Amino acid sequence: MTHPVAGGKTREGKGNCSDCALRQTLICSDVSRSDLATFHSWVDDLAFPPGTVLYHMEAPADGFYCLRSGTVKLVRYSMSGVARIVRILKGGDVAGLEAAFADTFAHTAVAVGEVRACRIPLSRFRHMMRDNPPLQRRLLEKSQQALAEVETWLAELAGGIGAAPARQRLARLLLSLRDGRSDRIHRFSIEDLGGMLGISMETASRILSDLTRQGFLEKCGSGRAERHFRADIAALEKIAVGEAVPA
Amino acid sequence: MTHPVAGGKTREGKGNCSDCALRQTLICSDVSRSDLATFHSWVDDLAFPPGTVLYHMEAPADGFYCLRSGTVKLVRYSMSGVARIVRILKGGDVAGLEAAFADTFAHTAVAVGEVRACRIPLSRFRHMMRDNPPLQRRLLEKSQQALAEVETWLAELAGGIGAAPARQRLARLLLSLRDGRSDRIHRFSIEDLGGMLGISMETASRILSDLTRQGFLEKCGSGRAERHFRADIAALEKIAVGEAVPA
DNA sequence: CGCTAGCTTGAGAGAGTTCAAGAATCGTGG
DNA sequence: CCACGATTCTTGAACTCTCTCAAGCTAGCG
Repeated sequence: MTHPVAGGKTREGKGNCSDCALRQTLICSDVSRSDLATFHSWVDDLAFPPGTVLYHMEAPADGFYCLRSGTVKLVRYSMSGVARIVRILKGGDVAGLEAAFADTFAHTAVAVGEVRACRIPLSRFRHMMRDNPPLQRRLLEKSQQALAEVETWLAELAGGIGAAPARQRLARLLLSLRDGRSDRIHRFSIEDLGGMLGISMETASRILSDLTRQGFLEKCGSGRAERHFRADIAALEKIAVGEAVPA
Repeated sequence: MTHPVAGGKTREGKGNCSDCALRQTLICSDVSRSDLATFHSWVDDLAFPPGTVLYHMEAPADGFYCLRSGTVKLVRYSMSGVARIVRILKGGDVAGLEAAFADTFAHTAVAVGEVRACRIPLSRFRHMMRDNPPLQRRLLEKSQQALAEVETWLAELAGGIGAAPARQRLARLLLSLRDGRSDRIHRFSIEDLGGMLGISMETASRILSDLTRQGFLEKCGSGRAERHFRADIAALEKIAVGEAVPA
């Protein structure tokens, strides 16, 4: 039975780790079956409606989150108050792991669509990690993966010299937001797209309209449900590397 | 006795881990004293002259490096061939750890000044890591630290909307390159400074000249030796947050 | 059916790029 | 020790991409 708790998030109850669809992927795959019983007794399974904040930057951190489903954006705010998105998390990713070493979060985590995540309290976690090498290895792997992502983000998506013009970078971003190998692309708000590339909402909108007019992109879905693009992948790939593409 | 080997790097001989000045800081601090004997038998202690490449992006990775002293820049080249610096490593940092999970390096590592580093072959390392939780924990910590650094880099130093104007960002960068709490700042080439901020060499130069003219910065040292700035930290700090500063 | 949040579009201004020389500086060899 | 060639850095001027500000527009939602 679902009931709402503070901040709009919803407690689904204690996690049922042994049934978790992500038991293979998620960090809990490194918890032995016998430990699992006690493990999930202190893991909260939470649901976050779109727009909810999982945690705030600078806030004292006493736990982190394993995403079961949905998408989360990690945001940093510049002194001028503009939001810059530094990373996108999907199911199977870990949010707020920095909590394990610093005592405050490095960014604000916001649910983009409906999100389900397990909250793992730090106190218990530290204890558990000490004598669980596979779990540590798994986390190191996740951390390295995140590192690789941000570096790519910085090198290929962020602006600056040598960086492609906005149109090219937007094409790259869209491709990286692609759903598997399909032609579906997760449709973020125009503002979020700007926040990821470091361009203004207006510029993002202009380019997007342009791409749509040329028939490379089609807006599908409406309301909160299933918003996405249907894209001409081949065309986007050409634009992404700077080739001129005929409509 | 030092003799040169391929690529200009120099083999100093097998590492003497028990004497290493960084035994407390570096990852080897998690190798037990008894293991140390066999450990350092397969660790190479290398010296790299300025400008040497430790490893290339995309190259097959079979080991990684622990920096003992000196500075290394991690570079990515955009399709247009422009170098973008994604991270700066100093003594105690680990370079190329991604090798442990991917089989190719994520960037090119270049020695900025004279660099000394221990090369740790992957095969041995994997074996060693398996049953050494403290070492894993240490590496996870390093990885998280690197992640935090890149994210800050992206949010505060990279260009784009909401980002500060180049002058402000350069001031921040210089402060982050400061040597401890002194007024000395490691002096990178004008091209490298551009590469870090994603601005052109010309823009970097203009701003730097300006800062020098205003007396906030003084170029010291010459040749390859000891190039550095002597800076008016207080002034730079004001510029970094966007305050107007009188000369 | 109207309201609000999100998106689109236009026009002008500015920060930073490019291209093109010129000035320093380095270290090398006579 | 000084002269020379090669980097590396500086400076100027024109140009361009993207930002800003300011309206309109659209579409979901109550």
